[in-house]
Amino acid sequence: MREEEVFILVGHKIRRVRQLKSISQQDLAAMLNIEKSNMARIESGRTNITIRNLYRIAISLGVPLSELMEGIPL
Amino acid sequence: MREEEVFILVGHKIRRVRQLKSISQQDLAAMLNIEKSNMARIESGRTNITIRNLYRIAISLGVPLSELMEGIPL
DNA sequence: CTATCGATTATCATATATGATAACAATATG
DNA sequence: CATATTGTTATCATATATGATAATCGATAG
Repeated sequence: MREEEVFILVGHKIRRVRQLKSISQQDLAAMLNIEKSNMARIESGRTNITIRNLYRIAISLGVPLSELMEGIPL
Repeated sequence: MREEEVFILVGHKIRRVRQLKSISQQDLAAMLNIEKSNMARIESGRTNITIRNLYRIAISLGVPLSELMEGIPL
């Protein structure tokens, strides 16, 4: 699978978890102390996100980091 | 937990899996098409690694991406 | 001893992730 | 209608991850 697809899978996973918790992009961004535009960029898979931001997102969403990468084909 | 500790946990996890498969840092680096010095940097947790390189490493080690983040405290 | 192998560290240039701002669209709601 | 909410996209400056090279170290083999 192409690497860009991984970005998209992770971004969409973040979006699903966020929506499950009924949090808006803007609120999540505020928790992370980043701009909402950055959240849109991340969720749409247009960035090769770093572990630091993945970790912050996992913390804010209350899910383990590993959960955000589940279902990504080996 | 401090974010730098996450880098170290992930780096050490990569190292453990790599050693389990009896692959040298240099050989793994070669599979990833990166320099061995970069592998040392990653495994020692001195870099805020991106999902792209995490994915490449998971592929080369033959483990799911999520496995590389297992055991990281929420 | 020398040579080799695995790994570490420092350094540099370059690519790019990030933080930030602004403009915009779609939808709901007064 | 106006206005608020939610999300998207473009753009820019800055911080930093990466790719690369070289020097170094420890251990081990010859």
